[in-house]
Amino acid sequence: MLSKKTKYGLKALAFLASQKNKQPVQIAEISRQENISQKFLESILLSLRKTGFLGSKKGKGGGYYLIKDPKEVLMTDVMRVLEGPISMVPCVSLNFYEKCEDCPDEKVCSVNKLMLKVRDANLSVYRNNTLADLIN
Amino acid sequence: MLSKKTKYGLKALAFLASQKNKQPVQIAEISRQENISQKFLESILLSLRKTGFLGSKKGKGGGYYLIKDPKEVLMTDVMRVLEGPISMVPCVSLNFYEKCEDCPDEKVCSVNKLMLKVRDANLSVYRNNTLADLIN
DNA sequence: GTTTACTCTATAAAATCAATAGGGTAATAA
DNA sequence: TTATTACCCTATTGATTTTATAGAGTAAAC
Repeated sequence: MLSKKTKYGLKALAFLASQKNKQPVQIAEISRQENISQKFLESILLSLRKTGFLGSKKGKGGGYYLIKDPKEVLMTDVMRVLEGPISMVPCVSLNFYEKCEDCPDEKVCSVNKLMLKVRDANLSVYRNNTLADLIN
Repeated sequence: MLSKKTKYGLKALAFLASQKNKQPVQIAEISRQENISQKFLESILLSLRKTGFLGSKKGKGGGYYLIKDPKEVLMTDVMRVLEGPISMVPCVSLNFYEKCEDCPDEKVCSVNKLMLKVRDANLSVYRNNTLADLIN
């Protein structure tokens, strides 16, 4: 299941990407438009700023804005920041690899084998979609 | 992330599928061979029996065994029983559909749009893999 | 008829994660 | 300088997952 954090983060990014001008948008407005708890959204936007997707401006007329062109924002990067690993098990993860403690040899592990295919399928979707593809 | 229940269930199924003869295998043996807590495994095997994947035999020489040929066991069915919905959001689920309460129109929802592609990618993996593909 | 092993229910603790709420600080523009 | 708004920190609630344990029952094999 997709976490609400990811869901809200995607919606917020898509909302910012669909803005005509590049003016900052206030948290409160995104929260209103997208039906997201303002406080929760606040922490999500903060993490998107810290990871280089968003810029922010304080004070009156401030808010959040996209730093890059939506066409340049790959879903792989967004998903890894919001949701974490794309793999369903750490032993097939590219960016978050970890050995399974209960598995003697992952080369002959049935779970590993299946999840490798799942990971590749998901990766190919995320690699072939950008933020621009999310907005119509 | 894949739950341990699913992971253990897959390993147990694969273990049973890799048995040369069709003799029942005791819970205790699967538990030992695959490093799974016996009681936890017991409940998983029970649910796999109730959903028609496994048969069981009581008494001495009893245990669990596969009902179908591994080639006939689709991963879509296994995953839905063990892990639940394949979709990451209910609004794109084929078997567990539910409307999002926070989303006015899913036809223009960016999350819906992306997750539909993810679902299709995952489905195509699960549909094209059987239990037989997990072993060796 | 005794043993073996599955069946079923219930409980509960520990851990982790999701989601929200509240309060205060710092920067910016007018 | 004042209002606005992002920034930051902490705490709490609730749900879910995972694991462990216990006990009593049932069916089959030998």
